[in-house]
Amino acid sequence: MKDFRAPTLEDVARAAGVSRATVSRVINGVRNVDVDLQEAVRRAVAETGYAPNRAARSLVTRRAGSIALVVSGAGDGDGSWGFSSSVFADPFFGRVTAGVVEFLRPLGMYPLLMLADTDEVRAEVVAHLRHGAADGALLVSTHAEDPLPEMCVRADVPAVLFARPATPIPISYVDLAHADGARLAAEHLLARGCQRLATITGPLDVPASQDRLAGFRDAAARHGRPYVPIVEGNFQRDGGESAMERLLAEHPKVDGVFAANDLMAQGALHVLHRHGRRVPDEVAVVGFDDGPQALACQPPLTTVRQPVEDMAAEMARVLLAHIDKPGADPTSVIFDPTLVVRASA
Amino acid sequence: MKDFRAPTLEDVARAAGVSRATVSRVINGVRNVDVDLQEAVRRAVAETGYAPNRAARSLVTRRAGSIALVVSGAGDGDGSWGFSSSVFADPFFGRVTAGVVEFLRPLGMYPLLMLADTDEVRAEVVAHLRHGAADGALLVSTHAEDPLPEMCVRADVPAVLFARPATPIPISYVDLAHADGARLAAEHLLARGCQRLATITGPLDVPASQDRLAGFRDAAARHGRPYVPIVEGNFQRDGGESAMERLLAEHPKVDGVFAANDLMAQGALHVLHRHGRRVPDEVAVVGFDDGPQALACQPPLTTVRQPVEDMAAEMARVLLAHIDKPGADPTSVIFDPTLVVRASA
DNA sequence: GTGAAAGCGCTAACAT
DNA sequence: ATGTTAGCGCTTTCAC
Repeated sequence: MKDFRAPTLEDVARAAGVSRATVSRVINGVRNVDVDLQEAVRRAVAETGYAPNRAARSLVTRRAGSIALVVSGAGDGDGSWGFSSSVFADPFFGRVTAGVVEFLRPLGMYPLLMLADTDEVRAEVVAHLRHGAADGALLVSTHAEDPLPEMCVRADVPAVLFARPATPIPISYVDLAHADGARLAAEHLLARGCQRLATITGPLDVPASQDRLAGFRDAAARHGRPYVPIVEGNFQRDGGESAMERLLAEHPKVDGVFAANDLMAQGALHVLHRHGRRVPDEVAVVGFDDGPQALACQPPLTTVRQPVEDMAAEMARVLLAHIDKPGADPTSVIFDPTLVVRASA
Repeated sequence: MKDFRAPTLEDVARAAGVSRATVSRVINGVRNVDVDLQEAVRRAVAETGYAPNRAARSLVTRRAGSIALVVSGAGDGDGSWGFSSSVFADPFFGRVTAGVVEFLRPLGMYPLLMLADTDEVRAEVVAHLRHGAADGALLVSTHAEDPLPEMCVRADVPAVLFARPATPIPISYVDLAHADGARLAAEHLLARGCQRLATITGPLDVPASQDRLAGFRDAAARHGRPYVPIVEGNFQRDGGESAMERLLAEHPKVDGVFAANDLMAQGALHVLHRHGRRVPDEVAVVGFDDGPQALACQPPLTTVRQPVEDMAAEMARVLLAHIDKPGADPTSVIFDPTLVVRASA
């Protein structure tokens, strides 16, 4: 049992022969402290093994010193573990988490994980946030019309979104140049000689889906293809499968497919395989995201890479800046996608 | 700007016409308080919109009021986002997270997410824990010889493991009756008429892998099959693929395969498909876990269900109990697996 | 540049 | 059963 009281500022002060105030100044990096004393304090800190008491600090600074990573979306209402399991098992969310955790680590911070899957829970989450459970929130929505961002704005809770909100609100976000990514995909397909392009889109109420579709169409049009068949998917594997089935039925001669994410591309690949179409020879397929599944595809998926981890880290950076400077205006940071060529196209 | 100071105990006390102490008692559910006063206090709390200040409470109780969910394992050392992304994208870890988050939610708690992928970071994590970043930790290891559990024990940090540690140490854990699960798989395969069984195991330095293998062999032996070919896998899809290739090469007449997790089963299914073996008619396949991939398999995977979310929730329950009663002895809780029959066997 | 002292909001003795 | 009071460890004016 280590019932030995942890060293406090007072202990360090005594060991260094100065006052609490001076130790506090040194620890918090306030200038106006004699260099010799700084050194003495540092030594005393090392000797005593002092570590600041977060609660005491929070009490006076009125800051929790931590941030929340909250996933917001609509549960599928099946009452079981369905939604939460699938969202946390989503590789996309896993990459966001990884980016946040690794960015925070050097700062000695750890994110609080929150799940807001119903309106009731969302209200609770915002209340907890307002009452200081964390100093701000990183918001990842699974659906287009998520009310949480707006709730945060209204509650004056610092927040940063992953992806531009469907409805404009004054909030910071980090996003990808989706249209550019889709252009990359189209140009690659065209460059390898595909004549009949088609695309499986994401849910069209999501801005990212719209942008990817627009970019793809735009690039196709520039290359003399004014018409591109589209089928709307759901960003899930099964949606990719049914979309590909429809595409094959309605446009049997398609030879180049752009799926708006890797999961749907994987589903499309399955279907193509079942139909005996050789990939990439008969039909070339390009995905989007470059998540872990891209390598699990058969053949390995050519895809548009979205630097999710870096984007997540940037979200955290922006959030910390906002917490640091409460008045500041919302910012947006847009990342550039890159094409990762593998075997499927 | 809401610069209005949040209501404090003092405010509530004044509104209710009692003292701070009484309000505190009511809020913390201490008996010995007159029922009428309790009611008055509750009304005052509602009126004022009071919410306890966590920092102030932590300062005096010396409790953070939160717990950590830490993933520990060895990074793959490629210096990039590799390890953290893949571990957080692992559906298994996603299910654990979901179970923990949902269990904690009604308690108004949110887990702190930590990643400990090197010895240096593990030391930091334990230090933070010891200094009160959280009151205890839920440990999920990705490898057999993870030093973190022992470090927690030594640092006197309350902790609960997912899965029995490879080396016995005095720590609580939650686990599955792996052998029973493997028996379920073997018996199902046998019952459907399979004559030549084989198994793809997990890494054999992991207790769970050993137990599943033992259970499978045991059940086979009971049914007159003293010899079962085994190939060691790595719990990843690619490991399942190469294992299946070897099995097919060395035991071409195999007609019933038990893969020690769903990911490897998925890989095995791929290989079987490539070799033109019909599943389940020519070769039946049973997996383990019943994770989200089980349904993504072709055909849908018959598998042994591990109630990961419930197990994770139980971990949290046990941890909170330990935090509540610091002296208590370690506990273990073992869950029972069930067989989920789908199309692959 | 440095120290003394006043709290931050809460819980838990201790009185009553 | 309820109120009074003494801190918990820290930051931050305010004097010097």
